Amino acid sequence: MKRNTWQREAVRGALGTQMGFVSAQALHSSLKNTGSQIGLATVYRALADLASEGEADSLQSPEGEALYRACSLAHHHHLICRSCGLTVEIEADEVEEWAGRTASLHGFSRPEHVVDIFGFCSACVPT
Amino acid sequence: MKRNTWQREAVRGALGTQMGFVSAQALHSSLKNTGSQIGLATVYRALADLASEGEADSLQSPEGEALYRACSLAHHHHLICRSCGLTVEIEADEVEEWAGRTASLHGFSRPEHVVDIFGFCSACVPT
DNA sequence: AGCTAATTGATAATGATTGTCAAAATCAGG
DNA sequence: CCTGATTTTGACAATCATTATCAATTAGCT
Repeated sequence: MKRNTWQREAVRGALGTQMGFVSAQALHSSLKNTGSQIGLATVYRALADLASEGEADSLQSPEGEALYRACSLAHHHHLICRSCGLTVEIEADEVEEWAGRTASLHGFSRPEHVVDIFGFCSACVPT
Repeated sequence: MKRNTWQREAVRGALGTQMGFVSAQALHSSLKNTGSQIGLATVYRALADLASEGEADSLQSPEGEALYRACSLAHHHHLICRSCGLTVEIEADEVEEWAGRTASLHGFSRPEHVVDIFGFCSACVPT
């Protein structure tokens, strides 16, 4: 049976306060800074749980770190600022449809797709 | 000045013989198995070079490993079999256009996107 | 051949993530 | 409110991919 612990709640809460994607390490530091004594391993476990329950999105940063973010439950994609991490959830029915069509065109079944756009948000446009 | 070494050629050659995406580690093992004495660090360096020159594609596996694959120079996306690794390069003008449109709609500039579809190819459909 | 800077490769270092396992905390029932 | 079975935690060790180090080698030029 799954139990409710303050640690799990703390992770869920901390994730909710983040603007964009955060690494497990960063979230752990953040929690420690606010006085929590939560352990690093616990943060990893809680994030993995949240992700598998659909309460969080996870993706790999270009550097290979796993990043997490609280999300709505529906399937969606992301528009992520490379500079400040600002994340916008986007719907992409057009792309969903295209992905399914393309997959079956090539004989692939059970398609899952990764569609994320990285760029610079209006506040972070580099010179 | 960039030099041509047999090591770099060996990596380029080995990448070309692979069906789908391979990790640097796997490619190194593969080279060792065929008698090459190339060093692991060199494989990493060669792959990073090939990727930055556009001769190879790189992506992160769900487990966080960096995977590489020889590719054509034009921008394109992938349809990847989760089971056997078979990879099909796909063009997606439709998606390119959508990505650009969506990015600017939200005030993002210099969009780059990650659009890969994972599924099971016709030979690997699970029960 | 000889020079010089780029490249190699063995190994150490790094850094994120996972495994371990005893101690602590949770939930259900009485 | 206790008790007990079971889950969860957390400090730390272990792992694994990747990167840095740096002396020795080598490519490419003259």
